[in-house]
Amino acid sequence: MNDEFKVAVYSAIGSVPEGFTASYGYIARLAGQPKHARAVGYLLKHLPKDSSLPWFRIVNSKREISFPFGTSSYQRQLEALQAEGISLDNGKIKKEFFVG
DNA sequence: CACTTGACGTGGG
DNA sequence: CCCCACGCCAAGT
Repeated sequence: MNDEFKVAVYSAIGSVPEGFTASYGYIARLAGQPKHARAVGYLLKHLPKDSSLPWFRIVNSKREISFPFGTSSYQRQLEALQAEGISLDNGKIKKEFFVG
């Protein structure tokens, strides 16, 4: 993967408005690489510790947090989302908070 | 090289 | 809605 793509992905993630979520695939599409949803996941996983990107606003296409339920990672993301008013319904982001 | 892994997505049944 | 096979692709081993 090239820097061009990384930058586009970071930019796309930064463009997701507060109070909303977007899918990995949607970010990949915005970055001009529709088939790179997984690469988006890779980049998020390896985000620099100091990054201020809203990583928690990215969920999978089923509108679920992409961490196994019950893990601390899952919990961290859930809390970050709820902190800005995004609520889930049976593990799924309510559609009114989801774009893409 | 050739496998394997993983914060993914989609179409079909 | 659930489950599954398959497609995809960067990194790691």
